[in-house]
This record gives sequence, C-alpha cells and structure tokens, in this order.
Amino acid sequence: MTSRFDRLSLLDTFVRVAERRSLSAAARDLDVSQPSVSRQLAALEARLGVVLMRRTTHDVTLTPDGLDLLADARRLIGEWEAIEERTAEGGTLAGRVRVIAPVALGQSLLVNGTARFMKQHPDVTVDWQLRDDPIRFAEEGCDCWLKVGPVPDDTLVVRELARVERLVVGAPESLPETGDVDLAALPWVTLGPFEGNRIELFNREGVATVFSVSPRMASDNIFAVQQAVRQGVGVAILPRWFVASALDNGMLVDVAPDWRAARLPVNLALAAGARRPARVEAFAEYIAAWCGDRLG
Amino acid sequence: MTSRFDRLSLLDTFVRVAERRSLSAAARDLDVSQPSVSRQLAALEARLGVVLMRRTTHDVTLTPDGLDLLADARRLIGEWEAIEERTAEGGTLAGRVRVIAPVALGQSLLVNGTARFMKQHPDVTVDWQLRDDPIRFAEEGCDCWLKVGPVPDDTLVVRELARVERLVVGAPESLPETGDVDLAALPWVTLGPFEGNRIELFNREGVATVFSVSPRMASDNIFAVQQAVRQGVGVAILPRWFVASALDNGMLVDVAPDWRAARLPVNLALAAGARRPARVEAFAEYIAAWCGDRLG
DNA sequence: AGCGGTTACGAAAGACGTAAGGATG
DNA sequence: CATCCTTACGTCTTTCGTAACCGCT
Repeated sequence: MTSRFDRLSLLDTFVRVAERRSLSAAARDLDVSQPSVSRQLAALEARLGVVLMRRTTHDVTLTPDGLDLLADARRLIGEWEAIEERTAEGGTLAGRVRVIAPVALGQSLLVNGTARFMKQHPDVTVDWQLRDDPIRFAEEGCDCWLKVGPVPDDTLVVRELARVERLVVGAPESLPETGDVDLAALPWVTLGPFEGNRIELFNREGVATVFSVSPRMASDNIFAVQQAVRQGVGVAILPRWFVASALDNGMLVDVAPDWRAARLPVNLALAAGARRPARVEAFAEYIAAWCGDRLG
Repeated sequence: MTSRFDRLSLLDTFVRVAERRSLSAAARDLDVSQPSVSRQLAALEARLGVVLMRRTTHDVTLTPDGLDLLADARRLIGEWEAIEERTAEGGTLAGRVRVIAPVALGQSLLVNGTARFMKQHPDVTVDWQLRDDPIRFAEEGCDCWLKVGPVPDDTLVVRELARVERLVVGAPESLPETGDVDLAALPWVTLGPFEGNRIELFNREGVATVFSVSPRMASDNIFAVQQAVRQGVGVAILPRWFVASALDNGMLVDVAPDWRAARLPVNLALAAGARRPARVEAFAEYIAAWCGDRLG
C-alpha cells in the first residue's frame, strides 16, 4: 500500500510523459522499462487520488488536474536540483535551459549574444523557441521567457531588463532635405503589434503629439518593416538597438531627433519558485546583463 | 550506490532531526527505528556530498550547510504537501501551523481571534510563539510571522495587514480640564521599541510637531505602559485597537484628538515558496482578515 | 553507567524487467 | 494489425528492525 517510490522521481516521470505525450518515449528517455513508467504514473495518481492523464493507445493527454500539477512538478524538481547544485558548489553547470523569446529579439540579438555563455558552460544546452504569441508558461516547460511589454501571468517572477528607445527612421534619399518635417504628412510603415494607425510621440520635455496616419504598409515582422523603410516606402518607428548599425552607416536616418515613441519594456520572466536550478539562474543573469547593455 | 530513498522523506527526517536535535527523538516522532533515521541522514549527506549535522552523543548541531538546507527543505516539503492537498480538494485541513507574533498583538488580539478558525479546522494545531525579538525565520521552522514594522528578510513574502492608528491617551482624572493641553509639558510614559524621548505627532493636514520629553516611565511592555497610564503616571502613545475599549468606557481619554502618531504597519510574512500548505494559506488568510477588521 | 549514534545482519518488502493481455486507430 | 498501455510473475535490490558496538557526559 505505501508506495516507496521516490516522490520527486514520480514527478519527474510524470513531466517526461507529459512532454513526450507517450509512456514508451518517456521510458526510453529515462532509461527504464516502459511498464515501470506505467507503474510510476499509476502510483502518482493513486497517491494524489486524481487521474492525471487520459491514455488512449495512440495518445496521452493531460487532464485538468494533470495540467495543474505540471507547473508545480517542474518547479519542485527544479528546486531539488537547486539544492543539489548549491551544496555541490563549484561544480560545472549542466542541463537544458528552455527559453522562449520574441522572434525579432531572438534571431538577431539574443542568440548571438549567448555565444559566450555557451562557451563558458559547455554542458548546458540552450533550447531557443522564437515566437511572438503569448504562451501558457506553465504548460510549455519553459524556464525563461523574454517578452516585450507586460507579462500577463502572476505565477511568474518578472524582471525588467530594459526600456527600449524607439525612434522614427527613414531612408535618407526618400526624405526632404529641409530640417523640419511634417511627420503626419510622411508615408508610414507600421509594425503590427505595437501601432495601429495612431502615432504618439514625445519630445524631451515629455510633451506628447498624437496624429493619425494611414500606413503605406503594415507588417507584424520587424525585418520586413525595416526593409520597406530602407527601400523608401516610408518612415517607421523602430527600436534603437535594432537600427543602430543602420543609423551608423547612413542606411537609415533619425527622421525626428526631437521626438521619440514611448519606451517599451523588455521583461524576463521565470517560474516563481524560491529557488531555480543554477543553470537557469546563471542564464537569466547572463541574458539580463547582455540585454541591459545592448537595449538600455 | 543508487539510494532509492524517497528524497522528500530524506528531507523530512532531516528537518525532524534538526528540530528535535536528536536522532532518537526524531525516530520516535516519525515512528521508525532510530538506526533508520541514522541511515537516512547519512544517505542525504552522501547524496549532497556535504556534512549536514555534527553529531556528538548528547547533541546534534547543524553545520552551516545544514542550516542552509533547512529552510529549503521545509519549503520543498510544504510545496509537496500543497500538491497533495490541492488535488485531494475539499478535504479537511490538518497539521500544525507555527506562528510567531509580537507579545502585545498576540496575547490580546490574535490568540482570541483564532478561536473561530480553530473551530472550523479541528485538525489544525496552531502553535503560537509570542516574542518581540527579530527572528531568523529560516531557522525557526516558522510558518507565519506577524511583525510590527518592516520585515528585514527578503526571502519572505510580506503582506501588510493594517496600519495601526496611534494616539495619545491619559487617565481622565490626571488631566487638566481645559480643552487645550500642552503635550510637551505633560508627564510621559513611553513604549520602548517605538519611541525614544522624541515624540512626533501629526495633525489632520499632515503637519508634524516634534518635541522632546523626559519620560516619567518607560517600558518595553505595552500592558505595563497602559497600567501606568491608567494609574495617572502620565500620558502615552498607544495603538487604538489596544485602548479602544478603555476609551469607550472612559478609563482612558484621547488627550489630543487633533494629533496622531505615525501609523505603524503590521505585516504578515510567509516563506517565499510558490505554494504553501493549505492550512498555512488558510490561516494566513484568516488572520489577515481578522487583523484588517480589528486594526484597520 | 546510561543515553545516544553507528555498524552488522537477517528478513521482508517493494520495484524492476520480461512476458503476456487488451484496447484503439 | 500494429502500436502502445496495462497487468502478471519471478528475481533481485534495498530498506527495515533487532542487536551488538562504541563514545561521550
């Protein structure tokens, strides 16, 4: 009756099965027999008095109870790992860190920026997923979520990395030579998630100016917007970190040096446990420093 | 080599031994043989690669590593309990909640106030420790810490329950009959931890008045101060909740209705885990509501 | 000398893997 | 019908309690 299974191992198998959606696959991962996984799962369900997974022969799906457990299980496992790692101090970091980040931020800045981290910690695997859709953190098995704008999940610990400066840029040849430009009269290219047709800018004193535009082009992809601007389609609001080199080499110009769009916060979110595995803490620390330097 | 011990049980025994400062006592508590405890402790130490406790024949003391582990171990155990309780929903709460609270707050308000909670949850034991010294939360095995003033421990989650109103009270017969009193000229009784010889009061507009007094009496005990005031030794600054009934029945009067001392925050602190056992959450919720009603 | 922690040993319990059974797409 | 999960069974590992041993006050 008293299952002498290690409760943390039980959670571990549970998480593995949930991730692989298969008992057999989890068994291979964990290097045990498949019946063993089956028994452990059954034992966990018996212990909690709840059905965690609905098994059909060709798929395994979490019940609502299972979904609830998933986040807690991952956290508990992580906290145990943190304990083991802390006492075995000085040891080299190892394991996998799963990161979700916005496409734009990830493919240019972040992935490049982690090269040094990867060299420093050769046994750590970083698994990047670049996507812009809001995620259900708890269900993803994600260790570290980077997001532009507020993080809509109060089960997470959020740290603001930077507030990115955004400015109006255009291709130099497509702009009037006169110093003063009528921003509202220019053709605009807008970046989907952040602007509608309403542009709001602030000068150094914090005074706002608002005007409507009917964009010549709109896209949810920041690279597409930049390309369009370079080719003279119009002007756009883009983050400074993204256009810094283009500004330096003259491909783009700061159309309205006195005006800036509201700064957008870049946040880093971690699961809310009291402790996290050392590899996760180290990665978060590293990426925070990197972003602070580059985006601030 | 592969210790098949349940890691959470290992932590549980470790905590028990730390609390009882004895392997034998812990064994009795846990209803296992004493050698079993010895083995589990050894297994945990082997697993973490650290000596957790220094055992002499008549005492067991934690090493620094052991001290570090203690808080984490308690948290992990609590979080597992939270998992078990959440799934076994609707179940009746059980177990022990250890509370540390200031003497004054505890012996009058709090302990009385929990009567209904105790009735609602007959299987929950509440273990009150009333003391005013700052505690090392992590080492105490405390679930819930009530404190007046800021909580100097960033490993805790703090919730402000109330900001208590404090007013100048005196015994009616010992006061001049005239409406206007010169507060600085009255004899004072001061409450140790909160006042020195410098009294600062605010009127409704938030304007401050400061004056020095040389107290006729000083004490760190709020009951002693109240007694002295009632017997006409002098006036004192006391919290409204504490003197409310004395004000109602005329034993004390509000000496300076236009002036109030700065409100003192009453905080509730819990260990910072993502989840806590249901009994702890329930207790915290209850005591917070109670204090909000009575102290606000 | 007594109390308390560790080590030794036999016994019992439980978890594992292999193999058979059953359900589903 | 093939795949995947569950149940059955025998083996083996591991933990448990009892008992002897050792150290400290």
